[in-house]
Amino acid sequence: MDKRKKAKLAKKGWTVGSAAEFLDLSAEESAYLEMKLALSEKLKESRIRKRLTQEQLADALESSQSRIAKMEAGDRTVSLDLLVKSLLAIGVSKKELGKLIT
Amino acid sequence: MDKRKKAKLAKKGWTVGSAAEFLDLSAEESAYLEMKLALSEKLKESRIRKRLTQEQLADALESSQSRIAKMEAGDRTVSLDLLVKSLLAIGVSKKELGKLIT
DNA sequence: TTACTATATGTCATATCTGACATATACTGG
DNA sequence: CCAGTATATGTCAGATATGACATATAGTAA
Repeated sequence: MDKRKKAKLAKKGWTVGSAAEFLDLSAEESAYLEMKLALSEKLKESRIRKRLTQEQLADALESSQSRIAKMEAGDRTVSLDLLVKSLLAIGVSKKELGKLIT
Repeated sequence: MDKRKKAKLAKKGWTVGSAAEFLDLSAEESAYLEMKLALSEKLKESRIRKRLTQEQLADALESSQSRIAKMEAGDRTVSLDLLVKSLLAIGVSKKELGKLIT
């Protein structure tokens, strides 16, 4: 993982404890977190591009403002399912999702 | 028609395009189900390519034979998170996952 | 037939996720 | 300063997913 990605993840609070522990993330764990990060960033970007507030998006998705905030923040309690369903609902195509993950 | 029945029918081999119309699935729901289907097929293919039984894979992933079977069957109780984590653990790259979804 | 192996299916206690809510923080323009 | 708006964060009851287990089904070989 390059430094930029590490920094992004660290900024989101994904360090489990010490920096050493962070560096000990397995390849699978890193890949999984990177995927979630990419999706959360895309959600925020899409919402802003549509000029929606988190509250408005929450209403459209039948969710809540706080959960939208957590999605965009890449919170641990947010599932890939919710991120993917939300992105599809906001108009991001399956194809685009694939590219994001790649 | 409830979602459980929709999922069952969709699983029985209806083609996606017509199934979406007939089953009254939204574009997002179809895309989501297609993604899960692609991932579940890849999991089965990867397991068989490695000549592992469901039981052996379950041990490796610290899961159970029944859950592996449900993952490969695209069961509605299986999350994208579990599918993705399992695929990453079995050696499928993030990049490959992206292509699968596309 | 029987015995064995692999996979599928149903159930359930527990773990995890979710929407909702309260509240905090940040940034406006009075 | 205040009031309004948007976003972030913490908590929790209820919803959903999980591994484990029992059991069913399918295929193979003796």
